[in-house]
Amino acid sequence: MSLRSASAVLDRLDLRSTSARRAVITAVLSRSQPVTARELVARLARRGIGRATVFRTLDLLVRAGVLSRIHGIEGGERCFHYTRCAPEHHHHLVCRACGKVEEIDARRLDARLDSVARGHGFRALSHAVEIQGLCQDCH
Amino acid sequence: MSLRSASAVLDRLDLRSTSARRAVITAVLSRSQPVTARELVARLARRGIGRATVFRTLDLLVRAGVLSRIHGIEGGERCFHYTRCAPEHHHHLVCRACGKVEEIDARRLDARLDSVARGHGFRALSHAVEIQGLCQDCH
DNA sequence: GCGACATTTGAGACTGAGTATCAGGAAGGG
DNA sequence: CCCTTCCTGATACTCAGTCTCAAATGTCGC
Repeated sequence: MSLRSASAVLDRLDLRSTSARRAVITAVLSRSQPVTARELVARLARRGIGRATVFRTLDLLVRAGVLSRIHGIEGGERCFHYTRCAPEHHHHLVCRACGKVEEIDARRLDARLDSVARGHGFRALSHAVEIQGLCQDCH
Repeated sequence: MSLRSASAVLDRLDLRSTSARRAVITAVLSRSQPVTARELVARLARRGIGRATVFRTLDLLVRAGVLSRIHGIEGGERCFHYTRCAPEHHHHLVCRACGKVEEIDARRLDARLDSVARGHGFRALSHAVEIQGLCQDCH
């Protein structure tokens, strides 16, 4: 299923279906939690897939709206995290201690964020909101 | 005034009042808008202040709660921004096009963010929220 | 199937932010 | 003025992400 969906993604985006790309897409999409670029690079390197290809493919997917790219924990890891989700309406809770990232569904926040941003003349095209704190396990 | 306040800051934090530190603090505090680490390094290098000292001093100030460290614009610059503000209760609007950063005062957001985070078992120790969008000038 | 051709790949060099180290230098208490 | 302690800048380093380019691979017309 995951491989078929990787092909489907590539097909939809009018990109050549190469084994490297399928591997990258499968690796990201098979995770429900966000993955770091670092981890993907390391994991895929074992299969002979180069660093450049991983970043290139991730970039394509982000631009195509398949993945969303979020920041890591402040002060700790500085590499990006990638996760499957529409880039427009998600928010993340990042644990500062263990780095765990949880998605939250906060429709009601959206309206408020929108109104705040508009009040400042901003169009909040993307609600890439990250709340940082300590998760249950870490305090 | 700014120099006096730099000394005051150092005094309050029980740090030696050196010319390098005063220069770094003055440079950051004299700006109302957030400054990038890059810009500070470049500006202070002209006065013979080394990169390491700038980062060290900024770090001290962030840890002491004098400055707040926020992310730059997504996709473009990736270096940190520093700004004078209490780290606990501020939110930022970041323009994706020009990189402008505005502070917003959103007390009402706080309560909602808190409740959302707590609902997920998080203690939202720091509301480092960044809303990304396009500012008035850029759309 | 096959071959031409454009796209993609991976190796490796490069960039630039931030960090670590360390000998020399300054602050400041006595 | 001296001595200890802390601070500084030069420099080398790390590491994420980008760039480059020759070689490999997918695609499509035949």
